[in-house]
Amino acid sequence: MPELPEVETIARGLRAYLLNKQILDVHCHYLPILCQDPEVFERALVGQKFEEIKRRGKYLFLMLSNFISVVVHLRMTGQLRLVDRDREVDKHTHLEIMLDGDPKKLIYRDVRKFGRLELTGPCGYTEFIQRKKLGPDAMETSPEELHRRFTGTRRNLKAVLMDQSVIAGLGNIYTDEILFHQKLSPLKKANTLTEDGTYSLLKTIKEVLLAAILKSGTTVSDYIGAFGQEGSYQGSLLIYGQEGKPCPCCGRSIEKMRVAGRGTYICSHCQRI
DNA sequence: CTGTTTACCTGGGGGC
DNA sequence: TGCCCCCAGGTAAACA
Repeated sequence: MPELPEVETIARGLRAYLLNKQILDVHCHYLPILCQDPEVFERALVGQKFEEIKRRGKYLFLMLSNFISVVVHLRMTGQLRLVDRDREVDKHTHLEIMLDGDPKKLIYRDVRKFGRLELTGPCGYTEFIQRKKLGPDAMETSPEELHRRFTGTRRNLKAVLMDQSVIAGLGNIYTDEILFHQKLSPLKKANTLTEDGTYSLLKTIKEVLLAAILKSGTTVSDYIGAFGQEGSYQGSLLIYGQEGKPCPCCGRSIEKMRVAGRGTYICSHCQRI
């Protein structure tokens, strides 16, 4: 499940290889992943160069020399990879972008087919973010802004941290990890956090995400980076996926429950409300 | 506003 | 070996 650290790792990989390379051709094998008509998509890309690659939350923006951006969301199992140009692709590879005079091609692979690629017009970055109601990136959020958003809701911390319009980039895995690091219950109401508590929570959010970025993300099932490399933060997970194992803090058994519609791992002793 | 449910998909695991 | 059922979760939309 690509969350902020995994998307950031992919962005860095693509940036290192793709910038200033020109698109020769585009082949899409499964049309529903495209938000636009395939001919429109192809026409927008062919002949353009990759000028810049941005990330906000879990969205990637591949910005082209014609000012059009390809916005990619990997959802659950999406992968963006650079592979050898002549490599045969499998049945889960839905898009191939060939590069002019280059030994590699960019492919989009997605077992569950939930991911989407969408074009935005010139200056489309701001418009896209407003349209999706995407909140500030988790690594860029200020404590004042987060606290203001917390005070305006009656929802619990799990629901609020996973809400991309509040803070962009956290998914199920890192939300559980962050709440455990902070010894906060996922059921605690966000509006009961003090200013200091919010400050401390945001500090942990950034620390956990940065630590995961430095380990190239978390590979639990499908995630791999742009060059096919696995992440290694799964070795640092303290709570996610650890049902029945002893809490690293107090030794009591880690429980799994459902919060805000998601499988949620907690130590009910350390994370009391 | 808030919470719940469903849809979108496939592969993997449990039960038998 | 195989079949059925359920589960995993990011987002959007429908609904109570």
